[in-house]
Amino acid sequence: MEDTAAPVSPQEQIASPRRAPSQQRSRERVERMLAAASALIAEQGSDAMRMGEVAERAGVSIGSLYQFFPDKRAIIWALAERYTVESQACISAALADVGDAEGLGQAFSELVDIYYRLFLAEPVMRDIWSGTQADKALRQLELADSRANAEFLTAVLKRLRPAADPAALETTAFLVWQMGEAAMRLAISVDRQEGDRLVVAYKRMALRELLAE
Amino acid sequence: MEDTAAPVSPQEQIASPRRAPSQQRSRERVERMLAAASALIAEQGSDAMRMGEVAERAGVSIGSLYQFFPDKRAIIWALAERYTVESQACISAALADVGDAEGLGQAFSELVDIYYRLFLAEPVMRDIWSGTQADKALRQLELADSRANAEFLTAVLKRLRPAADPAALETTAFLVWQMGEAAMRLAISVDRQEGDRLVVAYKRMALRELLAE
DNA sequence: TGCAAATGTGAGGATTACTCATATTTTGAA
DNA sequence: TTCAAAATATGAGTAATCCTCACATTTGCA
Repeated sequence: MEDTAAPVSPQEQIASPRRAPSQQRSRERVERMLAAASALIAEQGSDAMRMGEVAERAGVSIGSLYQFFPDKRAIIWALAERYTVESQACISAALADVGDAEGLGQAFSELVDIYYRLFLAEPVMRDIWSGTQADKALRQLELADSRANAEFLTAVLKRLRPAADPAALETTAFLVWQMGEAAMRLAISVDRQEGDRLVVAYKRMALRELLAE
Repeated sequence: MEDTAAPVSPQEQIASPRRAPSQQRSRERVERMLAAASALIAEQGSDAMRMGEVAERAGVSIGSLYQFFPDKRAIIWALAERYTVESQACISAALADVGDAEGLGQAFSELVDIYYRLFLAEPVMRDIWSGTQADKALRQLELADSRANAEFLTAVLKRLRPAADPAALETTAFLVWQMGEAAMRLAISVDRQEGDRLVVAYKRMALRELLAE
């Protein structure tokens, strides 16, 4: 109940809190832990990632690992958060100055491409992303995140279709956004050629809905 | 390598095979195991389901459990398969004699409603369904299943739009189907009111895409 | 009837996330 | 500088849980 100065990290929402690193030394060690976890997830997936292995590869003891991460999920979430923060900025920028339907089509299409490429290129992001579906706590956090992203889309829609019911636009934006995340997950779990086709099909479907009246 | 007469069950695809029950006695015991697992999943979710608890509740030893199920996932999958088989028949029937656009709209809408109600009512199905996203083997099996279901939709589309590129119709049907599954998962993880709105929005989006051209 | 196949059992092996008592290092105020 | 308190580091040990396996019992059938 007594947050000193540490930012409210999602870690606290998932499990019992841990001390945030305040010294230079420990900050560097935490970085090494995250790097080790990232490498292991890329190699074998987060399920196969062992806490002992993370500690060993980071050159720290298992106890140190648990000093900063309350549990295994917290490490995974910390990695996920980095992508999330980065993405959010990207999304906000892409949709900020959309002025008309054509502009939305352009911006949306580019955004989807960026996401798709990111998923294809980043095994860690892929792994974490599909994992969020199973873990209830992570799922809730991901939902909240998705809502935040969808709001950028809602803002655009409200600008383009001022006469429409705002609540309906919110629902549409949220659904389209979630369908996009699902489409990405789908696209990367089939072969590349089919994945590409599915992404194109999703774009068409989403834009039809977004620009409809 | 020597399949005697047992049907190729998905169990075999997930882990090392186990003997299929051939005597009346063991078939009844397997039923009890599945019933116990189902009840436990409904109560606490499949993650919290303990193999020892399943055995105890079914009134069998832990060894007997593993005699018929190679691992924990196999039990969950066996339960999932029952829903799957049931669903497939339902889908096939609903879409079999769709003759025109209006008929598709009607049938599709009803199908979505049925699924939605099923998800809302069946905690076991819900739990398993969201779990399939994380487990790679289950995910692949679920994808195959989804493809099979999407084929019913493809067949309808080919009938309604004979001039369209068949490959494109297949992609569309598969995407729309997968989006439907994602929409269901989404709808049941938010409050009921928003879930209802999302399902309605999904129907609109899907039908717009299915009937477009 | 008797034997092979099917089925049943549960103590124990193996793995792994996580704890905690204790040791070491850093910080900052006197 | 000094030194006590806070922060950090350690890793053997705990607890939970999946699953195996050697052996016992039951069933089907020639």
